[in-house]
Amino acid sequence: MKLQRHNAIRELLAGSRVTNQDELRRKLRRRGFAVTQATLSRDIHEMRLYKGPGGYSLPAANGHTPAAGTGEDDGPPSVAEVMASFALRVNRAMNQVIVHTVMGGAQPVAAALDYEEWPDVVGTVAGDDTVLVICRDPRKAAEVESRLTKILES
Amino acid sequence: MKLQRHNAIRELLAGSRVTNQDELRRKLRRRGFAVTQATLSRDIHEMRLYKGPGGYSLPAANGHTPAAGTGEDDGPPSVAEVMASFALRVNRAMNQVIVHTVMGGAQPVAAALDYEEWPDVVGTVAGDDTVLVICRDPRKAAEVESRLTKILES
DNA sequence: AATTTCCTTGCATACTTATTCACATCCTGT
DNA sequence: ACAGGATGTGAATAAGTATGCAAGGAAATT
Repeated sequence: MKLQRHNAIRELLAGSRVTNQDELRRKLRRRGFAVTQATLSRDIHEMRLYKGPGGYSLPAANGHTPAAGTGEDDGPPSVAEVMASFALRVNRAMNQVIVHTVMGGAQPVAAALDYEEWPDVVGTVAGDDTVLVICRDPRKAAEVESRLTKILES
Repeated sequence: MKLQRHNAIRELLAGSRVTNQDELRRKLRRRGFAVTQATLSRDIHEMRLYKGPGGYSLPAANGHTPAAGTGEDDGPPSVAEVMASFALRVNRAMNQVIVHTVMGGAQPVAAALDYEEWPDVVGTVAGDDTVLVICRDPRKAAEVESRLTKILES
């Protein structure tokens, strides 16, 4: 339940302004997540969100990438890292997997996918906030989808 | 006096970690600025600082997005509006719908489609003059195509 | 099955930050 | 010099956030 809630929070923050935890609580309740402020405080901490003049924001929206904050700097960022920073949602249609990200997050995610050269992935196309991942066939796409989803929810 | 204090705060934040306003108060006092927490709260607001997992940080240091923070306008334009302005042609292939637009028109069209969250649309990717709309399956794509075509021809 | 262990959560409350109010200071035009 | 109006500040306090603790539940172990 917690993981879905975290994703719901990411989507909410990407789409609307959230000034405080009680407002977040009310918005989540409308989406079916009924939790208390205490839980949200812990969620926010775990998700490493930032709070600024415009309310809460995702770590990536500030350039406050977890990597930048925590030292390690060699080699390009892994798919897992960029997904954690930018990805909001993963969907699939036929042999394609669609990754929605925060604004500007699509390029880094696609770059990481390209770099890792997953065997089932034929290619990627990135816009501003959407990555299109072309897979060999629907079956492979399903695998890629579940792998990405797992990363997103970890 | 306030201005020097603001600069001192900036320097402090650039050089060390500050996790709360009372810590900031003590560090400033060592530099000769004796003020209360209330004043620092106001300073932080005026300077539009962010607070995150690592304490306070400067807005400049992180490429903070002005779009997200500022300005409420009256909602994004509808698909119908942007289609009327930019779209030239609508085609379909398998589960994908391709919208050709005038140069530079793809982004706005994709943004509007994303915003309206059509249920059959899994995602969109926009280049300069082409929007690729990924649908759940060929049937849904046909529906989306006809809907877009209808808009285009109205 | 029973027990243990680990995780998640709500409640109550401690801690941190924002705001209200009152007052002092410094302009500015009379 | 004085009245009126900004602006900056501290003290008190309201508003918002984090956390210790215990309860409940799921999964693993005995």
